[in-house]
Amino acid sequence: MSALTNAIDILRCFSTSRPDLSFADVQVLTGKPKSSTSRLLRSLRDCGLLEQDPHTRRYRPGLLTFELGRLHRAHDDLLATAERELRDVCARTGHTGYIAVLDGYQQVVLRIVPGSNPLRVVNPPGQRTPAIVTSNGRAMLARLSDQDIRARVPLDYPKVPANSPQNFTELMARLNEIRRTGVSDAADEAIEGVGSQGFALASGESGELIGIAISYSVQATTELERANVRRELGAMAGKLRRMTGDPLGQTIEQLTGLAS
Amino acid sequence: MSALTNAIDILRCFSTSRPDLSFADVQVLTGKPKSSTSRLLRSLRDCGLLEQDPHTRRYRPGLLTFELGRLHRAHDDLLATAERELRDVCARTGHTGYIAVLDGYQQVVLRIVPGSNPLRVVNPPGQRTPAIVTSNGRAMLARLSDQDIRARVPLDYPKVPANSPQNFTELMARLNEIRRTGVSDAADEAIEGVGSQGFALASGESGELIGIAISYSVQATTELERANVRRELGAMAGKLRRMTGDPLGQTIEQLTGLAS
DNA sequence: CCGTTTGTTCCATTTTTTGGAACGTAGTCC
DNA sequence: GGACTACGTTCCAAAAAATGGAACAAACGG
Repeated sequence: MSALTNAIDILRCFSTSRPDLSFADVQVLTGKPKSSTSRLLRSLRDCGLLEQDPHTRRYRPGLLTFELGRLHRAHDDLLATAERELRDVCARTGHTGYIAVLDGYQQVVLRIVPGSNPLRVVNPPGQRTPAIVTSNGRAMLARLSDQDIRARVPLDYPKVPANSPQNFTELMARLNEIRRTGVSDAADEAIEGVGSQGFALASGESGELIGIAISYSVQATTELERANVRRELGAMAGKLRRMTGDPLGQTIEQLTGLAS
Repeated sequence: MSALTNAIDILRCFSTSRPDLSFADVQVLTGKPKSSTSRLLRSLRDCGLLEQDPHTRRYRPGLLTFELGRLHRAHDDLLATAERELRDVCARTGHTGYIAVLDGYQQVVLRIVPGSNPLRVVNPPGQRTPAIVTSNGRAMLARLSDQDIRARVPLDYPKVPANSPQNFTELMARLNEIRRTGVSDAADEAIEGVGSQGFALASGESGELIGIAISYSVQATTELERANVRRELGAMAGKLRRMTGDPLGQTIEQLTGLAS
């Protein structure tokens, strides 16, 4: 196990729910000996990937991660185009929009467009969620080959909310439905009382894949309003697919030529 | 030189002006052999610190940096308090506000509060600038011990705009003036036609140091208006110092007990 | 003052990393 | 088609760094 791997293992301990960690936290989370933890934390701190609060002595992501994070996909055409369109739709519908990417079987929120409706924003950018419990997450998965999906979902199928697919078979059934109808939605899954509809968008030239969703309160919306969201999303999807040259028929593997 | 150091050297090649890099770029910028560059880039990509555009094959900061960057100082009290106050002042004056931190002899923009005046925002968050050419940068330096300042400024004094201190002696004269008067300003330095006034704020309990500035167009403001900014900043500084327990008399080294 | 918690330093052993060179792989020009 | 070049990857023995158990140190608490 390389030094870099160990460093990354430490960095991956940080999350929205654990934005800072003590020496002991890190030691427990990584399961490494004290000496290794000590040396690695110092290295990470010295190089700017972590900072240490001089008072509490706790560690947190450092200035360098902030700088690099600002650079991440700053110039991404697919993302920028999608965000522009999403803003329009959110302004019209008043609901909150999300754009996320896949990482393994999880999705990470990249952009959020707050709506005018007073639904509190629950998933800030950077938030990780199993892709199998969200509308846009499943929409993204549905674009992958069955083989790739199988490889991504842990053998020990994760514990998910009642309305989400409870096992791999249910998941595949749901994904096949998305593939057939082109529509993906969710209700009362990741968050109680919150529903969403989403779709996946691939770039024809780069093969990048993003998931776009509109999120709303299930109680505060009528079926009519949700149908309106479906229409808006369908229109946005169509427009974006034309703009980005999304080759709907192909899986992402075929696009990028990778058999991961 | 450790593997981590080499990895960081690569990461530090990315910047606002160079948000993505090719293999060759990295090789030139780091001066490492091809084989090392190849292996290191692959490791960084595999662990999520970098991503590679499947089409152009260029590298850019990865998903992990985005996630960690979102976590950086998310919970920082000093920063949040300062930002709140700065928002008020910016709303009242219409000018643009900046909050930055020191890193070596450079500053990095952490937060920006756009004003209502149509001065284009030139320094996005994450931007690095020599601290010696900005009002808040110099205000931060002025809070350090002379010894620390000497250690931070490169022996080969950087090339700076005409209105900035041209050598170490001029810099120290300017910093001593800030120490004496408590006022730091800049005009036509980092950006032509742009002026700013700033101050540094230290947290009494953590010893953290941030620099706060209000920035405006020199042409579009009167001396009266600039005096108003000075008053506003003075009031904000006083209020924030009381709120955060800023021990003005002490250098940051004395505060944190470090003789870096 | 003693026991605990928390973290750092030491050092012989093990494991990576290193970088020159050989080896692909396209693309290009004649 | 074939030589040439730009761009990268893989190999391998030498060199350097990481490892982790144990001793050590510092701060805290009662």
